[in-house]
Amino acid sequence: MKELPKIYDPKSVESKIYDMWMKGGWFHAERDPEKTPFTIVIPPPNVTGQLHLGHAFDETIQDVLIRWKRMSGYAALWLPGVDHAGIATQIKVEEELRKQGLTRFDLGREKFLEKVWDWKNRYGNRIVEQLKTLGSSCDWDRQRFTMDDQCAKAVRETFVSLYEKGLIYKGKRIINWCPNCTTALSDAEVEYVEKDGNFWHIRYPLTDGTGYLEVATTRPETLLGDSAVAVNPEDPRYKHLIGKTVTLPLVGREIPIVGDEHADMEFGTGCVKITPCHDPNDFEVGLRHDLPQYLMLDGEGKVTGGYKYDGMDRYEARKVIVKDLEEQGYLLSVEPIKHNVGTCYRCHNDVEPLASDQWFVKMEPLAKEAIRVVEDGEIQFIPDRFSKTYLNWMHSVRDWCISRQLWWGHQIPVWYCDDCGHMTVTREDPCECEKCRSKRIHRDPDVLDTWFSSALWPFSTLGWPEETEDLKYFYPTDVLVTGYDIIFFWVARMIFSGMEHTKQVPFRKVLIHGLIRDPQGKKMSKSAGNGVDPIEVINTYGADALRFNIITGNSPGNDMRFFPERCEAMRNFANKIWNASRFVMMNLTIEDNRLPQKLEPEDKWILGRLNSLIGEVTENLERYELGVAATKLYDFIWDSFCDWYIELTKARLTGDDEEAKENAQRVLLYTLTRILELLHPFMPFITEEIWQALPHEGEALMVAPYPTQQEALAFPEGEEFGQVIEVIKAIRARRAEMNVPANKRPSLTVAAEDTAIFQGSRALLSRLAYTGEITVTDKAPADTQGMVVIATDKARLYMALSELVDLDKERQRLEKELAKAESEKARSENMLKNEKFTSRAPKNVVDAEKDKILRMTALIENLKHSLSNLG
RNA sequence: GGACGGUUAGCUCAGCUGGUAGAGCAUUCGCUUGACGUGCGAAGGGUCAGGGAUUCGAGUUCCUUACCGUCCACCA
Repeated sequence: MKELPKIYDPKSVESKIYDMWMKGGWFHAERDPEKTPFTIVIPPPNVTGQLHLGHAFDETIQDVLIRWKRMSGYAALWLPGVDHAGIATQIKVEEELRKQGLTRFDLGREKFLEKVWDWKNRYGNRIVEQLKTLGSSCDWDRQRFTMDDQCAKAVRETFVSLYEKGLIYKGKRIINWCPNCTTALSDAEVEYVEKDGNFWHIRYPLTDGTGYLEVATTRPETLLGDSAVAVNPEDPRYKHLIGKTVTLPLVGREIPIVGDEHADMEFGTGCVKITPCHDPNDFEVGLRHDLPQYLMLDGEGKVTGGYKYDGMDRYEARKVIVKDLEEQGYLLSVEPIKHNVGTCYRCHNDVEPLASDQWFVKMEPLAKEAIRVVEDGEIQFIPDRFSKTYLNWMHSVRDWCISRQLWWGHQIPVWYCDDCGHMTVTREDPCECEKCRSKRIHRDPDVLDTWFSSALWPFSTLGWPEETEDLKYFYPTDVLVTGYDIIFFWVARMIFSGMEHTKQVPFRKVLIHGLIRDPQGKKMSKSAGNGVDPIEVINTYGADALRFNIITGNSPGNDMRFFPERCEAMRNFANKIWNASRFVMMNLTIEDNRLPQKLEPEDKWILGRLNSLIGEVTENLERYELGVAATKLYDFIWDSFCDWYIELTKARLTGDDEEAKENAQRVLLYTLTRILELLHPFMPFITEEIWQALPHEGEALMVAPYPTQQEALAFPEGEEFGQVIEVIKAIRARRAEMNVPANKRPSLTVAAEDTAIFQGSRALLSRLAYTGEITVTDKAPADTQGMVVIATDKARLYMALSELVDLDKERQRLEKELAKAESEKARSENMLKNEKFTSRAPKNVVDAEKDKILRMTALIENLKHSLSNLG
């Protein structure tokens, strides 16, 4: 057996192991009619992106599930890919260009797109390589990109068929416009931020000179686009003015006073300026009263429309207009307020609501089915509370604005006829207008929202719209794993798209996790500079440590703070496993992995516990309680296996009895191997590395079978050995308290009712409790003068340590213990006296209390005996 | 305004279907115990935010209050 280093070095292992897995081809999922498929599609990270801890969280969960299912005999497919990320990517490339003093318009669409593809080819693989460092067992042969031909085909099919069904339409609506990204956004892409602002009260004079209306607004510059002032038709202050007109300050336009419910009598002055082109409510008011629309901002947020303010930036225009209003006596007052301002989720600039011609998906009919499948439980959110989040959103969803004024993305497949104006929408690129046959047609320049293609991801990646073998076998997928922050963006849209296009749910479960935050609980972001690079963490502590840190210590759906120090604890855990394995290997002379015929009590103890562990871990995994499963493994490995079992085998391993030696090796090897298998989904690298070095069957741990419970290895009697452990702990505690050095080995008498287990474990007791000669008896020794007496509930222990006993201290301690035992006994007795308890509580609970009384009674007797012994 | 989450040991967090609270880190004491000091042994530390209800029994279920946080809607 080769000599292993004392300290586990993840760096020298991880890439080597990953290469081995790749060469083995085990990431690839074959369609196998003998197996049950288990499919996860990755939430595709942005091509331009770099791995951050959020990805690490998401990928680790998926990898644990997929590795566990793969080992459990499923045809487990984890389908990877990346997203073209329209705005994000285009912005990056434009930034590059800007450094050369160029804009995308200088290059033109075609040249610009070439540049973006170059960019994609250059950086697109970075994130994929980073995923590999985490250990992700994706089927790289099936890797996809949201802009590849197959996805493009799916997008095209989707658009055309929705259009044909009347579920996609073009219309002039108020949309959210980002003047910085110069594109329309969907409602979901707007983030509302509370900001300080002002409420400017402005005088709008009645045209007939009989007075004025006081209008309050947070956005005075938009008065350029006003086409009315609304008052509530019930408002006694103003209703007589309805039908009259006011003269718009600074502009001089004569605009009507209209009566509309939208004006709230309680709010502000009760008079609302109506700017149909720049406010969604005003837009509706405008339609109801047939008001003209005055667009006063262009795509870059500059004033337009033939005013003296034309060309000014919106913020500058606000300042100048306020100043002008004040100078001309129109400004009545300024009231500071806090209000919510919509910002772009990509660039965080203020979003401008404006009326614009855009493409929309009609949501109502699609939402219906999407609501049903979640309400009926065909799709289940885990934790369940997120289904409420989803349903609330879906119930009130508005039409989805899908056109973007960008170049990078799926171009909208609509051709306009220059002659008759007809729109041709087809699956193949047309060369003429389908209505008038004119060749003079041009394509819509806009592209689709990135999420339009992401929405198809679970099936477009498997070949849809083609009825491919993969689609038939692997679809619907099983679990979708993602953060709660993209339920609306992505999960919701995949659900209605899946239902509409494949008539099936795209996935059966949605496993939602929280966000990873910095140690202060703040969101990690590039701009705040508080991001932690997972690659650095992996370099420092190893991928397994990072994975284990992320999986444990947080409950499903909750955010978690990331402390690098916690990785240190997990790195130590990896090291612990490493050294435990090193110990097993050092002592190994056998070459097969079979249990021995003869099992000692401690063997049954560890094997029985292992067997329960297998059951518990599997159950936790089935319930997606990955953190609980991981914690149980941690405890078993460190505590039961390393701190106890390994120590318990040392006597046999170093002894002369060859058979005992071999038996110990066998149980050690068996248990270690099962541990590695159980732990592999969580810590794939170190477990594989060790497994390869141990006697094994099969090529790799990652494709070895996951352990299952074995009736024959349950060993309920193994728990008896727990008594011995209790005794060792009690002796150690006493020794530590009395500062007995380890080389002091007093003789020990164990008095217990059941002597067999202690009789058989004398060598172990002596070794682990550092005692000398041991006597086991069923009654107290005759002469106990000057002995330290220790009581457990199953045994009384007498140690010859008289010279170390401080009688007073010892009496105090015993009295304290006695008082505690008596109060516990009393408590149990009271419970049992309660007739309601005995009649209503389950039998095992009642029995436990009865048993406790017996134990406490024995303990009390033991303690009293000890006290009297002190004299 | 609506919904949701959190409030448990000094810190960060677990605690599944109700049966007298756990981990990691930190702290204290001891240890060259032939796998591991990235370690071993021992110890201290919590009226599980407050109040009420259900129950034989509540950190765990229900109601309520407070504080922190998140999302959605509205805010002319």
